[in-house]
Amino acid sequence: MENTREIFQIMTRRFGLLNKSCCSAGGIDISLIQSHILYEIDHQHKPSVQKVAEALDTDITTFSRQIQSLIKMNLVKKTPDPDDRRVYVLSLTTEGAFVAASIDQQINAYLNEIFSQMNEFEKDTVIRSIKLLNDAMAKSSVCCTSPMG
Amino acid sequence: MENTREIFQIMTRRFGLLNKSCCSAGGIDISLIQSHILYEIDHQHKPSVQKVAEALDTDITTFSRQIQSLIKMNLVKKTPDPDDRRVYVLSLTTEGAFVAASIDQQINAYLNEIFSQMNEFEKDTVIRSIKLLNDAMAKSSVCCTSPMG
DNA sequence: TCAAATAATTGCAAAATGCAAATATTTAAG
DNA sequence: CTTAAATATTTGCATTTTGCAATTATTTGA
Repeated sequence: MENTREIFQIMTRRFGLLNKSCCSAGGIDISLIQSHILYEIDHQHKPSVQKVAEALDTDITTFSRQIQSLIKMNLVKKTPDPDDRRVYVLSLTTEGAFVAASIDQQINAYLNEIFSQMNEFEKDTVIRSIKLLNDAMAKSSVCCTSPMG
Repeated sequence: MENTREIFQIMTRRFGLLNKSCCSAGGIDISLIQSHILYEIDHQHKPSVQKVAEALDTDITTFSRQIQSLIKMNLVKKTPDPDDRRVYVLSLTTEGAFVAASIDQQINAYLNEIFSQMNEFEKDTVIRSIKLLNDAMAKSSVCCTSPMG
């Protein structure tokens, strides 16, 4: 258990680099944070501004401005919620969905390349392990439980 | 393979949150980036300013200033390299080493809590899987190979 | 011996951050 | 009902962070 953190540190940093480098799609440059926002909007069901900000653990005022940029870039749409007019619902524009899909594709291509170095059994084991880990983290009381399914 | 990215995204974001929340030690508040810098200095052998900046994929000028803050906080020391006087070698002060160890401990405590939900076999499998993953990523040509062992 | 290369720092202007306050709307209590 | 408290989002503003271009100091190689 001594160097457990170390292997996690290496892993998460590599994925961080991956995300960092994977932020250009169709001539549009996207910051790392913007990429995360697009991903999150894409994966939540009609999320409010607050929901996405929480999921990404970002200050709501900062997030509000980040959304403004994405709207200016025509990647995100903000629609008033008819049930509660304080709330704005976020969604991707056609262009935003395209960019998100493109980034997704780039990252999956990288993951596929990584997994191509393993046999089927190893690959299954690794994927099952990560799911196990995610479940365990979701149950943990110490940290980081609240957002994300 | 469809949702492979998704499980990685969840995992890395959870660890990101963990790091974010684990950045206070002995009354000293540390930013996420500062925590990564301390970790990296601690794990490299007499690294130069440039080496650490590269490992963390940070712009060298930004990094130079981050080091300046850490020196002001008395967590990092900068020593001229006798072999090449353009170079400065970074190391942790006693206090910096203490802070780094404390953060390490907090993160390991969290990891232990997570693993306590698994049996020995699962735990071994998960750890072996992550090592496998790290090796595969290190070999990959697509992305993110250069820094880090 | 001197021009090119390298390591690190600084100037500066642009971008990101987050607290406090403002706005708009909803909820709940009397 | 009416109105005060609560909630969702946005803006004002001051601070911090960022990164390109230029600078300094040193080393390397022709």
